[in-house]
Amino acid sequence: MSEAHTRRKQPDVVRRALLQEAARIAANEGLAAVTIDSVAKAAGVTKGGLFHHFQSKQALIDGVMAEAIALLEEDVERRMEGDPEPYGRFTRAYVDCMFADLEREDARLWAAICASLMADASLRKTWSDWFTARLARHAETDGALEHAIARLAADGVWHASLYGMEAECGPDRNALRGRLIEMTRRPAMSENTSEDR
Amino acid sequence: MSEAHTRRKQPDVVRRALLQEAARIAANEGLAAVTIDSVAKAAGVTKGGLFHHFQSKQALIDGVMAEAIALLEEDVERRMEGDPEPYGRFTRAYVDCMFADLEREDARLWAAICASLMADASLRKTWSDWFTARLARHAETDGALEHAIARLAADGVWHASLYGMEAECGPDRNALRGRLIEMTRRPAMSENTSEDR
DNA sequence: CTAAACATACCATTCGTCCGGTATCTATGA
DNA sequence: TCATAGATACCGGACGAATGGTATGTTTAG
Repeated sequence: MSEAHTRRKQPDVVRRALLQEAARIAANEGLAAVTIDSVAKAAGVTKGGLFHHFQSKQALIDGVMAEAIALLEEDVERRMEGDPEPYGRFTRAYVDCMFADLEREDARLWAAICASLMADASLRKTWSDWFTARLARHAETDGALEHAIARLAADGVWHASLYGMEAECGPDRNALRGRLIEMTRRPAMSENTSEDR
Repeated sequence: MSEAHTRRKQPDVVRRALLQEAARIAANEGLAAVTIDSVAKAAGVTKGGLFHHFQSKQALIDGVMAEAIALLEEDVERRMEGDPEPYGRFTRAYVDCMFADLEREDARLWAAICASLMADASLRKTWSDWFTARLARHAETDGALEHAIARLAADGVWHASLYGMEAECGPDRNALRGRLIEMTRRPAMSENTSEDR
């Protein structure tokens, strides 16, 4: 198996392939199937090649995590820019991202991240730190109880789809999404927080 | 280490200890730390003792899963019996269970379940089947969109606490819980829920 | 005594990591 | 322009530690 040895060298391509394959394997075959060998083979290199790009397996996992967070950050940022209403802007962007992931292919990536989060305590802190910082930054516009509920429900939808439980999302997912977005808007009149439509 | 060897034999006690320690280790040190040796040692027996009670590691995990589902089932059932209002009864019981788990010690058990769910596809189906059946049974009383949101948000809270993100639950968890329970009640007037099936 | 409830020793496999070696790329200088 | 020297990219096997599982011995309960 000396194909990759004699071919044109493409370090960044290989590196991306390693991250991608690690995520794909974790999502499809479980976290236990993510081994140095399997990831390297899937990416078309050998163990030595993998260890050239990542010092250890943990560094590889961290890399997957970092890439996933960067993608989410970018996605949230883009959606927030296109939203003229400041109130609940972050929550709307977050909810949209969660629902968008469900249909996107890179949901696989986040499934892998989630599995890793469960297994590794250090990764939990990385994620927790990112989210807490984000939340603190938008505390003034997204600090209402309805915002928390909308975000949490979006998390719930996303987790449910991870477990393969589409039914939990209720009869109509689009209606659910619309309802959550609606919850992020400022109450129309009076301080009555109970909803009406 | 021949403590368990010379002590009075208590098979059911040992069996329960094995399940409990497996769950505790998964929750505290990650799923990867759940090994035959570590679980057996934590339970005060050796591998031979463990394999006497469980044919394989998978059987042990399945046992943890079965016990957890049985406990949840019982908990939900008890809460539903004490609820006079049929509308949204299941959702209220479910939400209460999720929040109760956070303060309870056996939340550890469910953290382990969740980690296993991520890693094992066959366990995902077990859980999905249970929940889908439950949901179908109470479709008439708990089929509204608000019910789905309340359940999903409760799931989100629970997952967030798993990740060590208490902040995501908003400023006041009790207020959040009260708000979700409130969502399960029938709307005060104009029964237009825009949703029925 | 018999079977259940454990302990102990052992095996085959797998995994993460390391490392010497080889091939390719790139900068440099004449 | 072209040789060359270092740096980078990658190969492929060795090795120890750990793991799931087995086979067998030993103690306890009824």
